[in-house]
Amino acid sequence: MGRRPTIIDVAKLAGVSKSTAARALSDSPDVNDITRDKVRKAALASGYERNHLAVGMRSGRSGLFGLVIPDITNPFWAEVARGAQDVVEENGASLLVFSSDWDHGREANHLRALRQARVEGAIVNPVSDNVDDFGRFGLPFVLIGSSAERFPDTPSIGSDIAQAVRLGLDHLVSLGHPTPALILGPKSRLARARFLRTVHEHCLERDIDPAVLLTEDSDYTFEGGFAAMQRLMARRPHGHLAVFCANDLIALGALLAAREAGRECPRDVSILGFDGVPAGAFSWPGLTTIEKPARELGRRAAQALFDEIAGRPQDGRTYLPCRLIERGSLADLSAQTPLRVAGAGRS
Amino acid sequence: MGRRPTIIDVAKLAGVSKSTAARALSDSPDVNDITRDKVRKAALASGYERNHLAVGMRSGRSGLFGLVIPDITNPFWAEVARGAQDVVEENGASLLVFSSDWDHGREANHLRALRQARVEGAIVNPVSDNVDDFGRFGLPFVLIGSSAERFPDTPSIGSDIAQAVRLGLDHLVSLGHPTPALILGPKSRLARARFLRTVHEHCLERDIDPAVLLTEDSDYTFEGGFAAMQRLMARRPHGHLAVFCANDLIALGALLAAREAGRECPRDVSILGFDGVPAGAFSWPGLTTIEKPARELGRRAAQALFDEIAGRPQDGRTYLPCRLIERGSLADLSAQTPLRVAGAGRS
DNA sequence: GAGACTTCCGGTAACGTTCCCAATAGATGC
DNA sequence: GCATCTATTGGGAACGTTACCGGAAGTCTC
Repeated sequence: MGRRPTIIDVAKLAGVSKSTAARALSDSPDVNDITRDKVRKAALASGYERNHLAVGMRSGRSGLFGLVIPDITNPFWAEVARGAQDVVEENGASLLVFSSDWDHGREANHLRALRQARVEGAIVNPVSDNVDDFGRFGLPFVLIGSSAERFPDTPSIGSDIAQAVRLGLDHLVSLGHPTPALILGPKSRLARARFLRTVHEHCLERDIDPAVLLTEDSDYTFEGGFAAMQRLMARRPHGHLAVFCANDLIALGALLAAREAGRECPRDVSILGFDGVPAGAFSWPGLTTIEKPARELGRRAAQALFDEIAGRPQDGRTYLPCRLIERGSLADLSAQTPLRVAGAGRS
Repeated sequence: MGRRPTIIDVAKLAGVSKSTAARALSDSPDVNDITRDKVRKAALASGYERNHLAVGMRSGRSGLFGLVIPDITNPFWAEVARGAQDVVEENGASLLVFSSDWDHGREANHLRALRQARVEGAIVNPVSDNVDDFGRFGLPFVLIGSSAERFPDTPSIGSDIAQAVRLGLDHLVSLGHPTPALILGPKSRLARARFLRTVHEHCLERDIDPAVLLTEDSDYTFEGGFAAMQRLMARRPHGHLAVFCANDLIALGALLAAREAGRECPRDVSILGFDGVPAGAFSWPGLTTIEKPARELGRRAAQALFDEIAGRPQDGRTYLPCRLIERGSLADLSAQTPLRVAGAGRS
């Protein structure tokens, strides 16, 4: 039982030198087919399995890659992880996964662990604003998520927030909600600014004064959305209230606040989310939302990383388009509005 | 920029031999404090970081651990992964995460990758019924989840389904639903048998004929729950219908089916879930459910793995208790039933 | 048939670390 | 002052693999 067989054991069993055995097992062309067969059989018979640690030491390629995300428990990041995992697996490598919990210290520790494990590259959603942490990272890496904007010099993948917001706004307009209320994320987040900028562009194009849009701040939580929606309803107690929420958790909280206030969705209230979390499919009514391509984000990040390592040309920043998922949380008021002649909405 | 500094560079910079440098950096007591300081400073100055591949090669301890779960995208498994991750991190090691997608082939590949990476141990939710795969695994490992029952000889961690079902049943009884209908999982799954067995024990203790309990089969999906609930309502068109579902997705589907049939929850229908998925908190009404301690499951599995490796005594199979989460999907009928004198339920 | 070329193989040196053994210097014991 | 002990250090070997170099055949060229 004792020791695991090494390539020397295989070589002995096959009656060749270890160089030949290594060549045979790594599909080098410089080996006779008969010999190769012999070695393969010997490897199989002895239960030999290549020691990746040794391979990594000698060749400098560990077959290991790293992923550092805020929280694997968050469904969005789980999808990202899954996408990255799949691509890494397709390339015959393995993925080291870390959760940073938005904590600088943990992030720094993870990056160090990654370096010490001699990963070939890493995908990181940076918590740190500190560009130096990454400048000194000393490894090929790809940034993922909107916070990557802070690092203009490194390849990064994110979702196209401008396109997404535009998609949501256009959809709202088509349903007769040209001036939806907004529940935004915290002022500290970059995504908020990008969201607002796109809304303003939209207003400009449609000759709408941005000031008419009711706006509430919130954090990205269910409770935050609940409270923000209550404030919104207090400011606009009558008439149909359409709300574009900065994420799905906020939207779900807003949905509950409306219901508890006796305002039924989508009859009295229209709510549009942003993210595409699974829970949105199980709410009542189902949450209409804009889905970020989370898994594809992970895949593309991993592919970009492999490209970078292989020395293939890089795109710099890539933004992936988002997709509208229609469920039941938006009312179709287009038939009643003078903006459009006719509406063909399903109820 | 070129090469990363090795311990030899550090040793040269500090003016000592590489043995001494290694000793100083690994906190060996056999080194002078002044020397240690010198080496530490040199390490810092040169930006030295220990090469874990080399450490692993020489010492046999790679600092790597493996986790093979069906799908990181599933919130339950994401929580498990997080728990395992945290414990592994606390021990200064790193975690390789794989999703098997309930596929034997992928599982086998992952196990091989784990061996080749020379992980020190692994946590696995086995897809394979094939005990041999694990007998031959040749590494310390811990099984996780209910399917681990198939492998009586290896340490495993799971949730205590019997306790959980009993908890749910007792709660239902206390609210005046002594004979709930059941929506079960597929016949092929072991968890189903365990669920049913506990229900039968419960009936026996309370002099209830198990045959009076309406029972429907389903898969573990939202759609499956939806269809099963429709069949249930067809069989019991009048009166309050209480349903104990084998998982939360089924319960969420049942909730929707009830609503679409015009039966309001919890007024006309009571639904109890099982799992504790996040989406249950956002449904309407909030889903009362039995929560599996997913993160703790992951933590305990990792701890058991470390114990096993350290040669500490192992418990064999461990079952963690589940917890009832009361939200709004259960009616309190206890005041109306002759079984109890008074009920103090909140509406 | 001599040289050049191809095909295949073996030996040896790394990769960066830790572990073991020996060596030095100073301290201690009598 | 000699032997012994302790504290500290240095020098190699080893872990399992791959890369490089050289050599032994056999094949081809003219």
